[in-house]
Amino acid sequence: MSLRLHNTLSRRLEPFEPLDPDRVGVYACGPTIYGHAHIGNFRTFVFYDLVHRTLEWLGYGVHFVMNLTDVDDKTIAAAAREGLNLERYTAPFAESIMEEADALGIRRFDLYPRATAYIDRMIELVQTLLDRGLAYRTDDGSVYFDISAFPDYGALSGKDLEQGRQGERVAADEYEKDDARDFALWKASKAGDEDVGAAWDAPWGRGRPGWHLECSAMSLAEVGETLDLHLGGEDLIFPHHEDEIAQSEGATGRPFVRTWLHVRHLRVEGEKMSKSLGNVVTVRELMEEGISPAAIRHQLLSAHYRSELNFTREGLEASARAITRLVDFADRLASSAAEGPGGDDLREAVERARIRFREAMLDDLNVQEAMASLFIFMREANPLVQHSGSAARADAIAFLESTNEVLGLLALGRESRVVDPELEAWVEARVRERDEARAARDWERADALRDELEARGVRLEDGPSGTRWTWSGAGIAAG
RNA sequence: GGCGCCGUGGCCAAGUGGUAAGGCAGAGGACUGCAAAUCCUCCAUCGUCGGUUCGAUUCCGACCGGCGCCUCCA
Repeated sequence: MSLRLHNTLSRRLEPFEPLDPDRVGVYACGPTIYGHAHIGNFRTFVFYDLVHRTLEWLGYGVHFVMNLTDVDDKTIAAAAREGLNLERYTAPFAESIMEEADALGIRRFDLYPRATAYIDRMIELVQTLLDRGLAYRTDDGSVYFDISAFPDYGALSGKDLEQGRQGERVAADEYEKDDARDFALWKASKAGDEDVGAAWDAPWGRGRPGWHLECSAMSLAEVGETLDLHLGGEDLIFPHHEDEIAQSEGATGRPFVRTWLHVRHLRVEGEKMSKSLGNVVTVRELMEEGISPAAIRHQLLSAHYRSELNFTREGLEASARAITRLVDFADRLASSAAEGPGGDDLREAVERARIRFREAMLDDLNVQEAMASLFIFMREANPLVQHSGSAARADAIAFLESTNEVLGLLALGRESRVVDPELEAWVEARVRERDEARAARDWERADALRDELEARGVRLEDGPSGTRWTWSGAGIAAG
């Protein structure tokens, strides 16, 4: 069984067959770095991460590129407002996004090209399109793509060309586009552009690239003429990706993308997230509140990527507890020293879970089903841990680590538990004190110590081999 | 108006033409000095109304409700 993915272009599940399994070319539309990324952006990035991890987990060699858009209307306007040039204005946001991505366990991609570093390639691309008669210049020095010269336009989004046709050529107005749907490849310089350093010389005049052009140029330069996968948020299907197809295929004459994957937007507490509703949530804020990155990641993975996801506080708590259970289980496996005869049962449970987990991931990245297999496994395995041998437990641990390669939740959950050594030493001392009290059957003293520890967020477990302690998973805080 | 998506237990969320995974929460029980953790049991007939079918939550239709895109929002 091989990986099947839902291709936006065909609107169906297709077997994934990369051109070169040793170098799967992936291009993901990254953020425009004009402000702090919000939780919706990160749903998308976590999805990119999931694709990246899954491909590698399946043994493919992957070349994964995510761009950063640093020149467009929004970055220019914001930079102008701050009186900074583009570079100075955007750099901190790129940094902050990378920090948050790291915190959420998003593994680094191979390359993060910025649009402004590819202006030459963009100019070449525009020239090619002009030479091929697919684009035209206007008197102000702008260049537009001529939709009427690209018959396939609309295939990705399912738009009916004629339906949306909004205006015939207005011959009298030479500054206007020929057709309302033609889009800018190159925008002639305006005064504000120059101020922030967003203007470059081109054969047809000084200006700056159109937004859609950036992705075509960067993917062409860094991945190739034909991408195995192109990823993005659902809002980009039209017109952004439609325009990318037109430009790229117009210029190269080759298929641009084999498989398109689009992530659905999320909602916050049941509502669309928007500035006007004032419900824009950023990862930075959540983390400042002490919410564990593992819980955030878990929630961002809690719905299939093609379904709407409702991001809620209540959901974060549920996620935090689920993570606690996972990490506890892994701890228990690792710390057990039992050498019982129950290893075969554990091995069988591992095998069932492995198969189910893999099948789920192969089925269009069905993370929910995959996680279900993981939790079913934990339920089956928990009673077996104390009756198994170390070899069987090692097998179980290997399975958990393998799921972590894909989901990234176990490692992140463990990270959330790291605390400062001093506090840890204090806890250890209290636990020992309590053990002594318990040995002396001084329950009052033991319970008082437990209460004190619990107040600090420490959870105790008295087991046959002594007392384990962990940071409480009751709250959503990292501890 | 055009194109498209969704409506599954208290919350979140998979899934299937033959009476519905998983997480969180809840109830009862086992274990425990008491707890915690863990395990066991219980808790839904899948928006409404029709149709197809031996049988539909799953296919078709209508309706109700929610949502997305239609030029730059992941």
